[in-house]
Amino acid sequence: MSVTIKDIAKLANVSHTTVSRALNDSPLINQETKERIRQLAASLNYTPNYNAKSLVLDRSYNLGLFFSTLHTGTSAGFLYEAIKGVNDVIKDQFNLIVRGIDDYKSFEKVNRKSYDGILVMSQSSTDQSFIEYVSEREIPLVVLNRPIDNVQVMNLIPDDQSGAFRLVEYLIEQGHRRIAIIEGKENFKSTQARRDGYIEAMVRHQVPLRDDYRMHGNYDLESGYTAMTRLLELETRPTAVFCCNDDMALGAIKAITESHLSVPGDISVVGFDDHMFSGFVTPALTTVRRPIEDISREGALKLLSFIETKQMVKETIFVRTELVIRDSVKTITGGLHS
Amino acid sequence: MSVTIKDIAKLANVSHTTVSRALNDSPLINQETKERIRQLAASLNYTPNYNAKSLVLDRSYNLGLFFSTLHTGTSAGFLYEAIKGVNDVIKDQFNLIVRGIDDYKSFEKVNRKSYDGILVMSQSSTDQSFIEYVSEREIPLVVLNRPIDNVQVMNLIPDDQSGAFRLVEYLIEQGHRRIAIIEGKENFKSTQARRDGYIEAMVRHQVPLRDDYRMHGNYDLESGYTAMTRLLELETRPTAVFCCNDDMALGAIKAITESHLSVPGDISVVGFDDHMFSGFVTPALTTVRRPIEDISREGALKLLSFIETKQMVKETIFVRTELVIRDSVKTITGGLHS
DNA sequence: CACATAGCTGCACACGTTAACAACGAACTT
DNA sequence: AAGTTCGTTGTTAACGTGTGCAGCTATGTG
Repeated sequence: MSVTIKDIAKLANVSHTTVSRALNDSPLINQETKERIRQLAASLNYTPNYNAKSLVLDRSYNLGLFFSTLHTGTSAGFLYEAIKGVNDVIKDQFNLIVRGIDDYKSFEKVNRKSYDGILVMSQSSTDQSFIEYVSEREIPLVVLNRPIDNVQVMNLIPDDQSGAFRLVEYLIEQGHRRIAIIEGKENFKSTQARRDGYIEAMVRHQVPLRDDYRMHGNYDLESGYTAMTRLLELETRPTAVFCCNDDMALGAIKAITESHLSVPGDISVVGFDDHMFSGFVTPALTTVRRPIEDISREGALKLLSFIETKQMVKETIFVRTELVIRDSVKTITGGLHS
Repeated sequence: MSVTIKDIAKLANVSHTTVSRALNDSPLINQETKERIRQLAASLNYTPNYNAKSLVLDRSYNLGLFFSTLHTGTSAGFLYEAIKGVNDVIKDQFNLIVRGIDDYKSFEKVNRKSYDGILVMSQSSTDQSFIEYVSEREIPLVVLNRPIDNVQVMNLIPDDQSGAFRLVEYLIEQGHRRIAIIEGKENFKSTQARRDGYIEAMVRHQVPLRDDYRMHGNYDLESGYTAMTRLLELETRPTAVFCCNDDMALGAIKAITESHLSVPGDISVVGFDDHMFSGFVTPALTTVRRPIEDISREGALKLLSFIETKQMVKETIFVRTELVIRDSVKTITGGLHS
């Protein structure tokens, strides 16, 4: 069927061992025979059987990039940046296998022999068992985006809390004091970190927290819309709303403009994530950039070094988030406070 | 190191063949021994070595999903929908390897032994050589999104032209006659198909085509912005602009509002693709839904059937695009024409 | 001249799995 | 009782590649 090193060996009147060595540039082989065999291989369109290689070398050439889910809750931009970051780093040295953890009934296919290393882009605590599974089997592992408890891993996460803190502080600096929050999906760590940043900023600047200014969302566009609708029904409306991601911010803006109010004229809105489109909506959205692509790239580099050195470093690294100021926040003049 | 069927065989006092058969549910094996061996395997945390399986069974369990590039020109939504569509279909039966064709210096790693089948999400004619390469090696292949010449393949493509036709016809029905177009990246087939649909609609309805209403873009947000800026400088501005994708439509809207004009009050804008966010911008964007997820899902199903039946069907299937009417087009009353 | 050495090549086995074929006892047939 | 069949298990080779060890030849060394 397809041509093997044995076929080449016959034609070149050498043993298959010699062919194998020649193609792998072994110093044992004479330069001329090496060259001769290589040309023969090229002319026969030989490609090695990687399954056989994998079997004997105990390397799969596969890298896994696993998301908590690919069905819902993973935004397009998130997936895109993650894949891009990893893809940029691994060249054509590895195959990149992209799957959702929830696609697997059993993890049988996930093992040392099938993966040289694994990146988990963790979005939810539901994938804890997967992370433990991989960790137990001593597959080189890097967990991105979500802090992991209990199990020691290399952990790269965005500093959501300080990002949210800076964002809300910025609102306060612009004179806002009635600041509402629309939160993300409940069991996501990111939800908690962003809420904590919000609370931290409010407390630090002695701005009162109000229960009716705290809304639940689930990171979907629609949930931002409905939460905002409820906020608009309040007697004393907030002057600014911190939406825990940009998608919900868009939903909120939609709700506000449908009520014949304007952003930021009547109500200021800020988001989180800095989606690609966020600079191009009207008004351009003030938000926090979450460096998913950076995290993925760094994570991939770490993983490659684990694989190469056969040694795992296990630490938690926070990657700085960044305030992106655009046009969706109004500066309130004549405030009473400092 | 890791446990193999031979280890299990020793412990169970049978030959490794029996173990292999038991785990593969061969009818040759006695029910009781089968059960006994399975429990033993489970208790030892046995997972098969897929490299060895692949070698002897001549199946890799790998499916490839290749994009023209992952670096630029591929939108996040596009990547997302494509992966989602394929991922939904293949369950945990296969690994899904996602790469950009331009990531490879040589295609050595792409061969029959490493891939049971390949989906190419083709966005540019630059990947023609890749498609030919795969086709020559008789790897089960499905090409999505872009029509392929010269080489016979299974080809699933959105009917961009009829979508653009319907969209522009809709503009004309709303009373528009000064309709500009901002085109996509030049060597992309989609650019041509959408332009053809535009021209077809204009001609069919006897609306004059004007050279100064034809702008070049490259599918990026920025290019929509700059192209629109130029359109606004014209003496007789268009009343409607057909942007060849939603990203450019956003850029165009940005340019319009910055000139203190309104959409759709002063100028109507339509896009193409129906990105997830397009319904949530202000005004909500009238556009054409390109069923990338459907195409991917269908393509994956076709591919699986090729693999199963070991028989390739080669035909071109157009997948219907769909007009999505929202709020970015103004109805012009008192037009002179029918 | 015997012997060590360097440079190159081949033999034989290993990796973990599947499968064609043989083998064996029990039950059934004639 | 001998032959046949069935159900179950084992023997052995195969998939394509890499590698430890042995072997060969030519060259250099004492």
